[in-house]
Amino acid sequence: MLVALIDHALIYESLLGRFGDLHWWPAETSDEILVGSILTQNTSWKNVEKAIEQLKDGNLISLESIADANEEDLAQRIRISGFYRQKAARLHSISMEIVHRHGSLDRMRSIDTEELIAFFGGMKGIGKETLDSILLYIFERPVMVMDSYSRRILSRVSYPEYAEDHAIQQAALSDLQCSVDALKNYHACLVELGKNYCRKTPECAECPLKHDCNYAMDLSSP
DNA sequence: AACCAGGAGAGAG
DNA sequence: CTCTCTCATGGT
Repeated sequence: MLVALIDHALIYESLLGRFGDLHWWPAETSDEILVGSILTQNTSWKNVEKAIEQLKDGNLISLESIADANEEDLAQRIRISGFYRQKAARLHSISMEIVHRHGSLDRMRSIDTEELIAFFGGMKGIGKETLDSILLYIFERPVMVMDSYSRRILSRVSYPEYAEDHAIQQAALSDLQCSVDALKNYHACLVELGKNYCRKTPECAECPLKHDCNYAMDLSSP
């Protein structure tokens, strides 16, 4: 049986038609993107927004202010986002590292991608997905962010369950021609679709994409 | 009332 | 290397 893998460009075309430009990452500054990327780990964005408001109320949304902040104060302000002790400690240490080593995120914009990966990837609290989000949304490097929603959705419409993340991500770069704008909104749309339609249960066939893209799949045996 | 949320790290085998 | 446990609050 010959199964034609669906192009990321085709999937994105369908998603773009459905959601349009979602304008991700939703934040006012680069510092706020970084903070949000830590707070949203295994947590609903709704609660992250509340936590960020609490930080703003205490003038603690800049990395400089977070680096100088009291960790217990940070913890209480972000409490609603869950895992608050871990996240407070990590936000604090990450902010200190950035401010002390480079001054600010804006002063890091000309650094090579490989060097950024070595710097951020080595920090506690920054795993694969968070690192990729930082590279794409803060430093505008061509990267496909893989999260659980993307993995779930793509395995249903195109890629098999066992396909490795790295291979799928590389294919996306090729299919979307390393367009940072497309990659930003591609991830945004996958998350939006996942939140609204695609549940964890395997029997869930609500994914609209599966219907939209079915015409492109060649399931006929030769 | 179990299950999920825009994960990551540490430890075991 | 893969599996499992922990971190924790809030919504459905």
